[in-house]
Amino acid sequence: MIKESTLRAGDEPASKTRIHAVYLQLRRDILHGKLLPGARLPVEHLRAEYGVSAGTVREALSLLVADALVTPEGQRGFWVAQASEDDLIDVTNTRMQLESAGLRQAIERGDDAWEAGIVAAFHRLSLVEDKTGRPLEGRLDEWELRNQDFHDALIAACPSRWTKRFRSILYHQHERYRRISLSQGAGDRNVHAEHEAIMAATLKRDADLACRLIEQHIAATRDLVFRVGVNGSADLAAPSAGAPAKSS
Amino acid sequence: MIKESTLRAGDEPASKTRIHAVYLQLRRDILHGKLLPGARLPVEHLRAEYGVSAGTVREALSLLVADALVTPEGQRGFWVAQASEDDLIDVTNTRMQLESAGLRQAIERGDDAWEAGIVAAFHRLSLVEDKTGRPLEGRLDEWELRNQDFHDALIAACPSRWTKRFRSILYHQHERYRRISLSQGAGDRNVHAEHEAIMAATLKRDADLACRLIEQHIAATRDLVFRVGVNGSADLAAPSAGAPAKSS
DNA sequence: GCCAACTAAAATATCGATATTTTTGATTTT
DNA sequence: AAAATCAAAAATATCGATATTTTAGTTGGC
Repeated sequence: MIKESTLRAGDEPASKTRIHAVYLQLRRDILHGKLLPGARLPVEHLRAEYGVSAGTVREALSLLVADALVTPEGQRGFWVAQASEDDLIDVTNTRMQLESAGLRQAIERGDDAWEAGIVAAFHRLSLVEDKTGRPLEGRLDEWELRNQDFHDALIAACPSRWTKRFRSILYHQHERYRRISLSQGAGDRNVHAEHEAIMAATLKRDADLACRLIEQHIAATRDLVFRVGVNGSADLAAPSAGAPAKSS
Repeated sequence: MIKESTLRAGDEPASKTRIHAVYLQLRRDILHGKLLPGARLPVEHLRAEYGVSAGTVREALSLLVADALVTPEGQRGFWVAQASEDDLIDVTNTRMQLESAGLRQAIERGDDAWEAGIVAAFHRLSLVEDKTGRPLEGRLDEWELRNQDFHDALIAACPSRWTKRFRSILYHQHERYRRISLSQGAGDRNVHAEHEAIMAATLKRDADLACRLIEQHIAATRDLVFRVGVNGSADLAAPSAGAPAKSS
């Protein structure tokens, strides 16, 4: 339910329009796994739940197509984008490539303010995690936001808006899988140390090392998800509900 | 004006829905430069022009956001995405990276059918261009479609859907710039020979050479656009019409 | 001349009704 | 038992009216 106050909550207006508010809410619900991969998104139900008209829901869903979080099909409606082991491999490999490219470009061009941004983001992240980088109890959402801030800060000095755009899409795709691994334990992995090593290499302007470390960091998440999801990809998706084929 | 027959024209239904038909029409108009970069897209005018309701137009525009061809702004409407020299550089560099990655993966995995697809696409393309690769008179649109088929065929065997998705977005972004260079002459460039060399290296499974050639091919288009657009980027965009800042 | 305030016109965003399509379940045919 | 057909229910897509916001132009004060 989108309350009127939601539109004006916080330090700044959350959304100028109801469409944008519904978009943000749906986006959050998908990224957090409340709406499972492959799940149908019945406009009629969402209309009732959010208290807006069908057209408003449709438009919000259409905007989520750009984030690759929703797939539309004419006359049949909308679905949460699918997730699968194959997709995780692809997301991982492609993200490794783009993060790496972005980080390399940032290292070439970054100035002191950029470095300060990284240090600050790392510090904020450290405050909501234990020494191994596990999110503190009840602060997973906060950790996720600060994790994103940290990764955004690493490539903030990259001049390529396209690289950053695609990378961001994949970062969030990865988030859908990452939450599975975080909620089930990170094994013996020390995410905090990984972040710190990436930061150190970056500040030292060692592009090759930094890129190798970020790639390993990303690959490790994939490996962890595979380990906890090894029972099969049933854990990754909603029971099939007339789900369309994967979009091209 | 979307005619009823448009929805059922050709060998297959063009669109199941009016939204999709408007989406395709708008997409074509933007890619062809009929709707200039930075131009406002007034819903009220488009509604009248296409003979559909405002909500239908809005939804079609929202779907174009995914293609990075339209930028929305709450309460202010929609705009054709901006174009600029900086953007062309970014599109080019990022596309070079993704095409190259896609081609390399395709070369690793492609089978005989993939090779046949490339040869066939090259052949079809050759039939609508002169010996230097200039489109034949009055067949620019056809050439563009077959050019796309050729480039799609090159990476058809790439397993990474994400690479192909992002690459496709950039291919079309590049198209907006490419039409400028084609309509103003390709100088002494031999696009046909470039395609042929790329194909030869690809069929020979020489990934390093093929990737270097495709990157040069893409860079050459950028250089050409710069040459013909050297009067400044006024040629690239509509007069500013309350255009929003470039989207992040 | 510049800026703030105000108003009317223009445009955007949203609604709920309804036309259209798909899905579901029952029945009939093979 | 499986496949085809049909009708009703459910859902999607679209419309046009209207509430809301922005834009453009005018006026007045400094």
